[in-house]
Amino acid sequence: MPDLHDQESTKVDARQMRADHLRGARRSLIVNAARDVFTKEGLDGASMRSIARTAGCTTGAIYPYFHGKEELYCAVLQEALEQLHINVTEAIETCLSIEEKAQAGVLAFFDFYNERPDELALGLYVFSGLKRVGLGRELDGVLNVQVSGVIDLIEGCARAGGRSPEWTAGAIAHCMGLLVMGHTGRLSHWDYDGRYLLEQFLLR
Amino acid sequence: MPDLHDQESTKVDARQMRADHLRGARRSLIVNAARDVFTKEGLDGASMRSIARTAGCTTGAIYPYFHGKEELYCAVLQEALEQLHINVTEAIETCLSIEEKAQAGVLAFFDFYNERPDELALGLYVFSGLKRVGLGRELDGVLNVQVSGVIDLIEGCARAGGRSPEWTAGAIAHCMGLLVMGHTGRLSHWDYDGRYLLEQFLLR
Amino acid sequence: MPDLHDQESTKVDARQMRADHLRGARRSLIVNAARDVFTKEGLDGASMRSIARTAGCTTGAIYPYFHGKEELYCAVLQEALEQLHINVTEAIETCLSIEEKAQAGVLAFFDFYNERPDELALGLYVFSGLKRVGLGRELDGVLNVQVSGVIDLIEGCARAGGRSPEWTAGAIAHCMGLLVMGHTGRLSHWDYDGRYLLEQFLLR
Amino acid sequence: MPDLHDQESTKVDARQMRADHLRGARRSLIVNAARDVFTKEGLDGASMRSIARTAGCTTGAIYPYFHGKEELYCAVLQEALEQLHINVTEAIETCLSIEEKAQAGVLAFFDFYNERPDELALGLYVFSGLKRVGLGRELDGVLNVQVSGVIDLIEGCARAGGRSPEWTAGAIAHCMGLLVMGHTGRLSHWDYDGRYLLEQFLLR
DNA sequence: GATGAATGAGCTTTCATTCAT
DNA sequence: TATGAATGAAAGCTCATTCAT
Repeated sequence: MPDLHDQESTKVDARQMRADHLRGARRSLIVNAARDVFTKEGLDGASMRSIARTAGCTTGAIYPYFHGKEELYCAVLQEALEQLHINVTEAIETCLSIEEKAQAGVLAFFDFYNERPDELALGLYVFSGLKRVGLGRELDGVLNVQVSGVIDLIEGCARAGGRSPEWTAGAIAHCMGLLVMGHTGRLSHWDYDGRYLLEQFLLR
Repeated sequence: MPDLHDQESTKVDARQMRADHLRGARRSLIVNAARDVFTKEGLDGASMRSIARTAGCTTGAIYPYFHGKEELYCAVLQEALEQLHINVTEAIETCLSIEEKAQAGVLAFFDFYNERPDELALGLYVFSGLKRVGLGRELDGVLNVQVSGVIDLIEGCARAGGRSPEWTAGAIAHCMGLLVMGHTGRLSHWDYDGRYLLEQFLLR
Repeated sequence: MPDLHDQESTKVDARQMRADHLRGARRSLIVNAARDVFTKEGLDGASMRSIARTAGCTTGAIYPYFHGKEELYCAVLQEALEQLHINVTEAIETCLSIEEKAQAGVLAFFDFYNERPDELALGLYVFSGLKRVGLGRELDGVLNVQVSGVIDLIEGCARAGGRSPEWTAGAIAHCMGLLVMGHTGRLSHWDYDGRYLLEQFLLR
Repeated sequence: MPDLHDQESTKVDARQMRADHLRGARRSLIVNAARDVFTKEGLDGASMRSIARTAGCTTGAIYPYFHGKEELYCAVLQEALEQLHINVTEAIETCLSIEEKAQAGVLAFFDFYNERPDELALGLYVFSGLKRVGLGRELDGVLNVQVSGVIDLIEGCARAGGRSPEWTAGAIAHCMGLLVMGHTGRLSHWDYDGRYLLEQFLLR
């Protein structure tokens, strides 16, 4: 039988939960708006104003959720990397042959960015321009851990499947190169698309 | 026997040549300064002011040579691509075995950017962010032609050496992927460096 | 014999007292935090956010106690002036010689601010910058009354001790001047400190 | 007989002079506007926008002349201190009696600020709030030198007139105290005005 | 009474570019 | 051509205050 205290704390918890949920929803709204603007305008091109406008709020309303533009950008990347992690994990788990798990992971990696060219561009800022932007060490570290996590996942499968570490490095590099070239139209001069070439490489 | 008219035109030509030379020198000064600033600060981070300061002139003095920041940026990239073209050509010509000319070209491509990590970053803006930057179609076209030129060079050798087009695509993609990963520290987790991995790939 | 009504009202009074006490405590907490922040950051430099953070509450929690930043600032000054009044009164009452009570009061005035350089700076905003701050006439009046109270106290002693009104004016001015100069390092060029100079002046 | 080179350099000099003059005039315009706004709104209250509006230009047009708000504020104070220096010097030179030169200087000091209550308020920011504002050490040093210059001037006369250093300290403190009290209405409770009280003090 | 997200205006400063000189 | 002041818009961010919860 619940006493007064329990009733009270239950009420508080419920209220807290609702508040947390609302906060999460608002946060999501902003992150989504930010992704749209960042992918359309780039990191420097995107302005807090336009992000706010897209999110349907004022600039000031962003700051309770993110301390600044950088952190917001970081959140966008993190979300994408989380999805990437999920996709790669799923692909690996779905693949029954231990020998082919690594390949499946690489293909999932490729598919993820191939289907989201904008996310690739977003990620390339990290790959090429981060230091210039001055993303603090802290945020940079967070992202690094996530990227490494995905790579480690694949490498683990490769090792289990009897592949050498350099195979993994080469496979991911190949994958990355095809993505970059595909994204920038350099592949259109040949007849085969990126995924076909990647499969050929992995069959080697 | 030179008549008066000829003498006159000779004098004019000489003056013109001197003027052209001066103009070229000034232009070069600005492009070099721009490269330094662009590589240090990134495309958006670089300001015309700082480029001018680095070049030892005032902001206004840049505009007679370049219509704006974009064109200046384009000139920097063009110069780099010209050098890349030269390096690849040299490597191909130096290589005596017809079968290995293509590989030599790819390695030269790799070496060029591996030794100039900043130029790679600069180029990646083109690869990933062009539209965002708002580089006009015209300037974009100019750069495309130059990039294609280098790729065609390698592909020609590959075909002559009995390689399939998809070999070329894969080789360049692999090269590009290794560069990107090397530049962003993703390769440091393995023991082998980018060039070694590329050589392994080409020996396949 | 207490009737029901009395019992009731007693209970209400007790509850009311407790509430009042709590309210006073909260208020004090905020004023103290405000003084710390105001003295450290200045009037404009201090933000309601940082005051709230220092007080251990949120911005909104300040407003039930103070209608705004100005009123909070005013409360800080008032508290300081109350302490000043107490110190001066004590000094006057402690001094046995009627002729020297005024001097004792002036010295207490000096000591108060000399030991609290930050409070002097705080007060100088009032002395010099009130209108700029936009402190309403009402708040300004409250502070004026308090400042005048202290001065009247001293002047009363001076008159009782046979001093002319202009003596009082001069003494307080001298005291004030020494404080300002001491606080801003102008006195450090001479060998004597502010208090010594004030004593010399009062011995005149 | 002037040769071509001389003619040329003369022309250049003339143009340069005109440009310098124009620059000085524009600068003056901005400083004057800044003084107006600073005295009316205070250091924090004044915005670059309002200063620019008062000066009849855009915000950006201020920055070629001053690197920021602080430097502009510093320029305003410097100008005032220069005028103060001139006034004090004149008063000292005009006074024929060596014994009374110091007093003349102090009176000139008083008159300067008594006639310009706003400049006093401006100066008091320096006296009380500078550190909070974060005026760099460099700018602070410049102002300090100028203030010290005026004080040294008076002290030199005092010594020449047989006054002790502590006399100078006391005189300036008295002067300062009367100014502050007069400016804030504390003197209006007595019948005598600040200058009269200062004269009384100096006759002592 | 307390919370903290939201507002909307405000801030200083920087920018690419233009143009009179 | 070169200068560098001027423009006008825009940037990221902070502010005191309000108000639904």
